Amino acid sequence: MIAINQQATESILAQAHQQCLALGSKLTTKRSQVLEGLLVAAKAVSAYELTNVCRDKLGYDLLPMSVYRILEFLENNQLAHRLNTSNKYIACSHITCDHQHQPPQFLICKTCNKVEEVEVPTPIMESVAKTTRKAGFTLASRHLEIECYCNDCDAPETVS
Amino acid sequence: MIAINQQATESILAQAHQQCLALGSKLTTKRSQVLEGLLVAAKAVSAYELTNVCRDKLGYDLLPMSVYRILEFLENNQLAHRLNTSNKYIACSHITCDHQHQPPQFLICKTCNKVEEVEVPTPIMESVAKTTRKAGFTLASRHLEIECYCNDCDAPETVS
DNA sequence: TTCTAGATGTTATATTGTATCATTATCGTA
DNA sequence: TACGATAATGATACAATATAACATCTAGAA
Repeated sequence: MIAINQQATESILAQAHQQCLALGSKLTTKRSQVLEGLLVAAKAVSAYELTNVCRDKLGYDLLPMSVYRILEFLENNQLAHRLNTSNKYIACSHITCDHQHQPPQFLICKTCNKVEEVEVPTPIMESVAKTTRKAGFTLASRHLEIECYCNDCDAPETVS
Repeated sequence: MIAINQQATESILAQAHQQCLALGSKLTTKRSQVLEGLLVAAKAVSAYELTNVCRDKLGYDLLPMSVYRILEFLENNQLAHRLNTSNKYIACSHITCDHQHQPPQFLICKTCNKVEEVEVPTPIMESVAKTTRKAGFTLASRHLEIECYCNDCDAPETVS
């Protein structure tokens, strides 16, 4: 989970600023605001939901079109992830780390959209990649999105 | 891949009819038409695309609203799958089988939407389920959706 | 036949995502 | 400082996707 207190947020934003510079890009005011919105939301949110979060909780006035563009920027700079499963976005939970990570496995609660970002064990990802190659495909991304129910939300019918 | 010749299609539709009866539901004319559309498409298609396929290739006149409803029905009766990653649908590739299958792993070409439905090895799914449980989540579904590029479509930048 | 539940038709609208062009800000260079 | 180029954002329109709500029809049970 992402820390949501003020101090932690500022620390993350500062780190994100550095990370952008290292990649030859800039974390502008608007971009920082969108990232802050993601951190405050602390769950997967759609671009439109994010404009609401930014307005209602932070007082930032952003247009959805800008939010889409900025989310794309954040994704390219490894500051946010787009969840294809739900067309929602989350802040990367590793902004303050500086080491390389295993491919992420996103556990997404279908009810409340809480997301946990855990690591996929290498042999598992290897196996998935192998199956993919054997079928004549090439992996387009190395992350897995898993639809779940979190402990706070009851599963309609337990699968696992 | 789904067989697309006329005879195979009719055989699948007949089997689907039986499968519905066994589940206490009915494969009505419209539902059969939508399933036929999925079989003819032979790739992942959106609900709106499917209305076009049904109209242009089969001469069936269906409204998007009906298609959505019928797709939901087909999914509940294990005749079709909804791919959350792309909000598209495909016919289940196992309609003519009568045995239990491993959880499916969908390999989805991001470019042409071709889908291959392969099986997830049990230990892999077990590992994913275990990681999920440890993080305090419960699996909502037992299938994996993997975004890929197929051999016919060039990968912009190879990942695997 | 009549009633009922399920299936489908119809319309309206909400939600999500992109395309396009105008405007503004930033920064190197003269 | 002024200028010009590039990046960033604003603003508008619209395309694509999805659902809500209510009307109508149809098959089968009573």
